[in-house]
Amino acid sequence: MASLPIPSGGPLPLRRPTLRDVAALAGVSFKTVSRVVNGEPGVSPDVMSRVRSAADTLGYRPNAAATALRRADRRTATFGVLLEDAGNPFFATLLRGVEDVARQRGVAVFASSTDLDRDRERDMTAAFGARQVDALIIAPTESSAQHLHRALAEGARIVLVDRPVEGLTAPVVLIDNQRGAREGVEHVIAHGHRRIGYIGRDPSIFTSRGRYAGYVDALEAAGIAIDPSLVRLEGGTRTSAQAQVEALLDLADPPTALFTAQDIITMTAVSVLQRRGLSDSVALVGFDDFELADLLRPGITVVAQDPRRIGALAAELALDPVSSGVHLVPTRLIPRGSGEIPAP
Amino acid sequence: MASLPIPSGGPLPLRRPTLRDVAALAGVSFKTVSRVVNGEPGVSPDVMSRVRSAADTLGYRPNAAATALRRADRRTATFGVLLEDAGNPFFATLLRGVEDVARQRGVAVFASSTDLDRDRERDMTAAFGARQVDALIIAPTESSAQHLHRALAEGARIVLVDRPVEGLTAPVVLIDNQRGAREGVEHVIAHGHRRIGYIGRDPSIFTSRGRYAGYVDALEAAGIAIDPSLVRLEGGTRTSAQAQVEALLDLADPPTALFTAQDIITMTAVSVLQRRGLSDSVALVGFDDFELADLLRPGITVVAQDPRRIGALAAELALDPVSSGVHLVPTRLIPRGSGEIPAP
DNA sequence: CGAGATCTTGACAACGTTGTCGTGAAGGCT
DNA sequence: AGCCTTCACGACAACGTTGTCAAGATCTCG
Repeated sequence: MASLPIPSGGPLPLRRPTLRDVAALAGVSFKTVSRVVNGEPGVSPDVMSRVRSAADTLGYRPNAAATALRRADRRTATFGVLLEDAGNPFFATLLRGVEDVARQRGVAVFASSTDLDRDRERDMTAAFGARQVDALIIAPTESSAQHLHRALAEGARIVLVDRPVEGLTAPVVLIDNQRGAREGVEHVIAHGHRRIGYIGRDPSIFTSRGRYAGYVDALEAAGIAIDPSLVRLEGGTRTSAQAQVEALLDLADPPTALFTAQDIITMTAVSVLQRRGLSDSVALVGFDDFELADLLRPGITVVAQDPRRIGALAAELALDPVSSGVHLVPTRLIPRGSGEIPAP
Repeated sequence: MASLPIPSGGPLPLRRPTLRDVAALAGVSFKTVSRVVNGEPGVSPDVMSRVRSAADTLGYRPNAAATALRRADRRTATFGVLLEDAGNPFFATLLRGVEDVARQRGVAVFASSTDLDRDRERDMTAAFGARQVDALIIAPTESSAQHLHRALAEGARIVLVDRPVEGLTAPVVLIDNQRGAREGVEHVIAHGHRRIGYIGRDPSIFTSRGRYAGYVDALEAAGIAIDPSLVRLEGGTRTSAQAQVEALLDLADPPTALFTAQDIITMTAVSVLQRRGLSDSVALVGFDDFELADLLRPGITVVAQDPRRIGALAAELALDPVSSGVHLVPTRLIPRGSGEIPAP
């Protein structure tokens, strides 16, 4: 039984210990150490405990790069998550949901923001691909199709969140935008409103299309004709959202209720209504919940998503090699006051 | 010049192309391809362009695991970021700041949340270590010291954010909690207040200590004696924060102004004040800015941090192998109404 | 024109691990 | 006792890359 002098007590060596170091200390071959570390059968209890204690003494931890390089199944226990903006509360919470599930399974998570920039998305897809992620969880844009197809062809596993990509064979986690919006609009209709303004984002965005369709559904079901002057689809930024809200309120026959199709737009609408002193007279329902919506006066009625659940579900799908199809996470209408203001 | 049959037009092969595949197609040795890919000198223009086009045709991308394994400098172009909660707006924005800088340098970022759980922090430190991150950016807890020392000894680069770790030789990015809090409290003193309540978190947390010290500084400088009944240090959760605010307001001689030492506490205080109809009579200044603080009535005056800047700076320090020392990111007092309510 | 310097390229080892196969010892069975 | 199986372990190749070294071709200069 060979026994090498090892440093003990003093600072650990700068080079991290390898299988060979542990093997030398335990007096076995490095392959045996590999077996113990990976829990493979065929090691006697005696040797096993000797190896264990040697590994502990040296503080051995396997080198992930070497493992990834050698393993037959090519697993790296790593996910890549590609979102619009990890600083945005919605996506931050979604990321947190992914992480919760991933951690339990020993999977580490790369995160990156694209700001909807197509080149950045492509670059990060490549960067994650080079790092051999087991799965890529991505909130795609319309232009994602190309590099995602390519990534799929290279054997990557892909899970889409928030938006689908047409023609891409990959599991998708979505919410029912249309139904959620419809319920929100029906809510104000139930309180007597018939002139309901809609402020959303560009219909080139998948979620925007669904939400607008829900608005249309609700009005049609109630027998209310769509007034195009009440529909504003350029609320993409705070500035433009504000302009759109102002424009609606400046109409000769302004809406008595507003449906805002995204959190940023909702917040902007709150601000404009407050400044004009209309908070208590114009009804407001927004898509997406946001922190403090319940502290405003009146509280803001919203159609809430559950981003943490979305992320968690996406991670589960990413872990399951045979998952596929469209998975819907339900939305929930939360009445808080602003949506219950009756029509005049 | 050897020329192998390669699939063209059809779907890309499942196995990703390697240096050898590119070399075969270009009719050179794989080492030459390596040189071209890494931009090493000593390759003739002719060969270089042949290799380039072969690499393009096959869609070659280097295998990060192999590179990490072989490189002399052991660089993986990967950071690990370990935060309290990636879903919390403060940390989410900080993460975003890290990412911005990292992306520009081609560095991918692992993110993980600890929820202040010591075991999780240890596990993730190990997981990131196994994946050979170039640097670990971490918001440490009091109990981080052990595994961080160990990680340092194993050659990891560490950058601390938000909180230092005593005795650990690593660059730190902090804000001046004491000064920020002092300015906030001085602000309400300037508006005539002398009975100023303080609601903070447990002083075992580094930031809490500094903020409380700032409160004490401001009062002392103004010649106001500290009234222990106005100081509450158990505002760690929403529930307990609420209880503390209620308790302060229930005093026989209640404070005329509140200083809340963290965003969650501030939001809770807003809620309590609103419910009691005191929003316009009790002054409020909070530490940490938060979305919608300006939409509340009155707007909430805050001592704002710049988490994105903190993250970006941490990433820069992580990239610089000789960085060290304490780096302070300034705070900023933002008056919005609640802090300017005069004393009765 | 010859000797040395430089330039371009390739052969090969090595990184730390997993997968395959081989080998000697112990055990089971007739 | 002799043979076959099982068990425990080791030797070695391989993963895809970078680093080292050497070899041949070309260039430089007296």
